[in-house]
Amino acid sequence: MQKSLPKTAGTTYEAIFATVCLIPPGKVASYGRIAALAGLGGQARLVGYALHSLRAGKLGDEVPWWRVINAKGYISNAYEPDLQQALLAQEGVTFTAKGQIDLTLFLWDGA
DNA sequence: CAACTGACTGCCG
DNA sequence: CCGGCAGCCAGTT
Repeated sequence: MQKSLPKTAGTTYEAIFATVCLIPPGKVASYGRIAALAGLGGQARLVGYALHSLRAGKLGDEVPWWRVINAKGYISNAYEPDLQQALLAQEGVTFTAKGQIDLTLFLWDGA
């Protein structure tokens, strides 16, 4: 799948979820990266908002939302950051003492 | 119906 | 090098 997605709300969210599902295990992707791949152009906020709605819908069981972090390599999750870190650690992702992820090693390029 | 806030990012000072 | 402001879309009050 590439881009050229309609601007309808529901479809936009679907594109975001689909892109998040494409993130390989043991890797992480920034909101901006997901937004770009989803065809949002760089609206990272929409990605965060989509995931918010996603979590609220309990779809977190189907979408690896925990593999999505901010551009600084930190977890921005406002709900369960500890849970997200635990899930990432389970995937094999390591954190620094400050809880930052080594983007040079785990940042998904979008392959 | 109109305004504010929010799981972000990039540029300017 | 580090802190602050503005811009985007969608959902909620």
